[in-house]
Amino acid sequence: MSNKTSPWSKDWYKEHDPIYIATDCIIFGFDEGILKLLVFKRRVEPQKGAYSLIGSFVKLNESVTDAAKRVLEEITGLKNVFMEELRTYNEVMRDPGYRCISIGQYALIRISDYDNELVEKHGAIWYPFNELPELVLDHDIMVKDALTRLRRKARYQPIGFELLPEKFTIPQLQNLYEAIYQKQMDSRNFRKKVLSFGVLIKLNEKDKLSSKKGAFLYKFDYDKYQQLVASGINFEV
Amino acid sequence: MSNKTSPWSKDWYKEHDPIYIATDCIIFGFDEGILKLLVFKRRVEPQKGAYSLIGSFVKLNESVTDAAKRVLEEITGLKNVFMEELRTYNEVMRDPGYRCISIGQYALIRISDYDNELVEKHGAIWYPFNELPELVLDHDIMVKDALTRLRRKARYQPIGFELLPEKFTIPQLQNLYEAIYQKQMDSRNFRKKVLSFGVLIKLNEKDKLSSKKGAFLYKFDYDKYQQLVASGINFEV
DNA sequence: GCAAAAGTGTTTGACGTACACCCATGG
DNA sequence: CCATGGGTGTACGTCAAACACTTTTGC
Repeated sequence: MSNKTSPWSKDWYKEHDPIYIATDCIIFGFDEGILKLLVFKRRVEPQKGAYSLIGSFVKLNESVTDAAKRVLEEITGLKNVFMEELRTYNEVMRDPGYRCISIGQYALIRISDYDNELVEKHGAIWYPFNELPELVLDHDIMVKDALTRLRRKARYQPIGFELLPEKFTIPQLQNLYEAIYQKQMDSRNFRKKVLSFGVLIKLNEKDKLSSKKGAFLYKFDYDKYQQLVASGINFEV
Repeated sequence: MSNKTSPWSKDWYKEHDPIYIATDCIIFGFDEGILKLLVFKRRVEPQKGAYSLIGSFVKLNESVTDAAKRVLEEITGLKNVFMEELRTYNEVMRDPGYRCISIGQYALIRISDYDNELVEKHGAIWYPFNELPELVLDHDIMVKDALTRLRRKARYQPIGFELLPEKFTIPQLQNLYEAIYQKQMDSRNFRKKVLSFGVLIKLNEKDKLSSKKGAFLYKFDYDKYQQLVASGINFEV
């Protein structure tokens, strides 16, 4: 199976086997109180019609991160999205086509911001997390891994904000955490906790969409957050 | 820069660029109360004489995990070592030789068990963590990442045991944690905490090497640990 | 008998958790 | 005027952190 020919000239590398590298994006969104995932209905063979994550091969002249950013922008129109490497999926037989290692990356999207036309044009669909169809290859495992990571990560870093609009209310934030952890939380304790970190700026506006009284909007204080992290503070929600 | 020729036949893959994949191992050991790392003095070009981590290219017919296990056994003689993927190092220019992505994996070794002859034969050296020489490429970053991960991981999983002999004393265990976190701990609180999990089995033997009174030996109860994890218990040391 | 490490309990403060009522407003 | 979600405070228990002395034994 080892292939000693190589398209490249340097002798030192020649003895080794180059491998195809892909990256697959596990893209989370939060909308109408539910956690969603952006999946893709394949319009070409192989496995036409099946659902998969959004991914791409990594090119010789781009980093894996760049590849993922490229795909993400292609499909959602968004740049500067929160994204993080999950792990590699490197089993020899994971892809029946040919030996191909995929690097899973999960991304958090402000679902209010993405370009819906682009998304539809590419055959991508936002699926509620609890109603996901089966996905090709090992993509189901990637999704499971990503949720595990999101849950762990959200406990000690306030990444929840990445999924919400810039201005959000405390009840919205609580809904998000309830969706991530799939459990109800006490509103008094939740509010106390998130405000105690001192990284939320209360605005003079209210959001009246979900109640008659209206809830105050807040925004995330990135500078303050950086300071606190630098001084070694621990966030746990 | 894109290279459209390919050594493989399937058309679908032909359009893409295969890339070299390597894995580098960040191997921790614990000896004489200090945390150590297994590094390697290169005996061939490029960078002959420089220090690096131990690594290998990943072959077409092996998974990344298998590749790392292969290297690890080659150099230490050990199988069944605790090992975990760290992350990928995928910058386009990280390796001046050719485009090569490396997958960092960290491993924990019982320093009492490894085969010293093998290690020396391969030019590998155990270095105290605080006196590491500069390493080639981005290996310094890998080491830093691995330590960060080890610290985080050791907080909620009892992986410390992987670095100690099968039978160990509580003071030894405390030394290890002090080495990992680089801070002193209170022996009464430490003992109380680790015993409270109920995953240590007290033996009827004492270790007299480090004190006249002698300290009781314990061993780790893997079964009990599995049960507790399954029932959702949280370990925090 | 003394030096050196092992082993043992208690007190205090912080924080997580549980819990119930009033407020503001659109309809 | 009432239904709906927003907002607030307190009491209790748990657990982490601080802290000092006795025990054993090789030399």
